[in-house]
Order: sequence, then structure tokens, then C-alpha cells
Amino acid sequence: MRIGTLAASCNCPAETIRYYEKIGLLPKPVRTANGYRSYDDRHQKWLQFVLRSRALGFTQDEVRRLSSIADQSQPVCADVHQLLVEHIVDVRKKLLDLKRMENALARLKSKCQDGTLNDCPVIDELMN
Amino acid sequence: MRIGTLAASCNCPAETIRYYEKIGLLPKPVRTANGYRSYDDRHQKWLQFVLRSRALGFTQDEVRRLSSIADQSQPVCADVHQLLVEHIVDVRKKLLDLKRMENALARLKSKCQDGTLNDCPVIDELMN
DNA sequence: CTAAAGCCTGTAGTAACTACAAGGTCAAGG
DNA sequence: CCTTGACCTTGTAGTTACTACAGGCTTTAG
Repeated sequence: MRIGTLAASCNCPAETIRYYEKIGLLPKPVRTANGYRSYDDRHQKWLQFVLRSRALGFTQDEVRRLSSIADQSQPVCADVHQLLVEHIVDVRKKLLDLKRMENALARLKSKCQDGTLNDCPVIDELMN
Repeated sequence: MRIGTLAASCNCPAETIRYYEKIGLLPKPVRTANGYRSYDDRHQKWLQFVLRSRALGFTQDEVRRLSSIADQSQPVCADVHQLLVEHIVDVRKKLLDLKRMENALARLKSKCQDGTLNDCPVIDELMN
């Protein structure tokens, strides 16, 4: 299968696939006589693995580590578990940060109410 | 005051201040004879405004818009209100995304339990 | 046969900084 | 008087994770 087909099957731009290949997240496919990349089912699974990991918020580097675990004949669950736990900590930290932001924003919004005031108190509060 | 002093007073690297000046988020300060930047209290308030806005998750572009509102003699509250409301929507969207991630990660984690398994089910699920 | 679609490589742009490199300035200590 | 160290200056490159061309092949459909 060519890159366009793979891209469509994984719902991801072809350019991303080339990019992942370039940075070593995906193995290099063989090339047909005309130089086109030629993929098979294993490539597709691999790409799906990367895309799903990314969708879960793993960084490219974490995906690389996950990949190298997955690539072993018997992937060691403990290693995955550790990556997972560390990543969950990160995600929860981001959640807390965002929640704090949301609270602060809601408080500010309540200050200018429906926005009918002149001389906005929000600007004031951010400045002073 | 020189850049180092301003930086310390706002708890922000001097390089960030120069960067904000370059991209037009901060007004250019006057220079002393030797070419050093020279700041006063108004610069400090301005920087604080930018830093606080950034801490609330506003993008540089949104900060620019906030700044141009704040720069008016009578800042119009309705304009700020609108920016605020739009930004809160963004933040809530990010919160939902992150929560979905967290759930998915927690579910995955429960699959590999304490990580004592060989042949990890998490890898399996991400691949297939 | 031609036009459109698809593929190739390589480079530049995005956000929001951070981290140098290479050099100028200035006050304090020996 | 000189040097050392802490500042300051500019400009450029690196970061993350892509996206968007430009310029040029090849393949496919009508």
C-alpha cells in the first residue's frame, strides 16, 4: 500500500507519516521501483500504535520508549506500567494547572459581569 | 532600573523580557549612554500585566489584544469580557480533553495492574 | 493525450520561549 | 593599574510536534 492509502486508513496526513519516519518513530518502508514508499499491515499497526500513544498525550520521546518496549519479543509489562504511571502524574499536574486557570478566569469574569462597565476592573487587576 | 533588576522584580528571565520587546509585547525602553535598557515603574506594570495574562493561558496574540484594550484611556470592559469568555471556552475544552486522556490512561493502567505480567496487554491494545 | 491526482525531497513556518556565542561595560579587589 | 567577575548587548540556533509549501517526478482516469 502507498502512503496515501495508509494515511487514509489511519486518518492521519501523509506528511505526518513521512515526518515520523524521518525522526525514527516509524521504520523505513521499502521503496518501489519509482521510489514510492510501500507499506504493509505491520507498518499500519505500528503507525496506529504511535498515533494512539500520541492521542493519550505521550511525547515523541515517550512513544520511542514505548516502541522499544513493544518491539521486544515479550514486552515487559512493568516497564510500560512505569511509563504509564509517570505519564498519569504529568496529566494530573496539567489538569490541576488548567483548573486553577479556569477558577482564576471565572473569578475575573465575574468582576466585569456582563461587560457593561467602562474602565474595566479586569485590566486593573492584571496591572496592579 | 536595568533589565536584571526588572527581571528579578517580576521573577522572570531577562531573556524573556528582551523577547517580549522584540515581538512587540512590551514597549521599547530608553537606552542609557552605554546602550543598556532603562526601565521605570510603568514598564514594570506592563510586564506584570503580560506575565499574568500569560499565566492565565492567554496566547501572545490575545495578550496583544488585551494590551491594546488596556492602552486606551478608558478600557472598554465589554471587549475584555468577550476575550475572557472566549478564552474560558478554550480552557474548558482543554480540560475535557485532558480528562478524557486521564480516564483512558487509568483504564489502561488497570489492565496491566501492578506490572507483574509478561507480554503486556497495554501494548496489545495500542497496537490492535 | 492531457489533466488531475499522487508521490518525492527539502525547506520554512508555527508558539513561546530558552540557550548559547561573541563581545562591550563597569565596579571592586589585589 | 590591572584584572576578575557580574552585568549588559546582539544575533542565531534549538526545543516540540507538526504543517505547509515549492519544485519536480509518476501514475491514472477520461
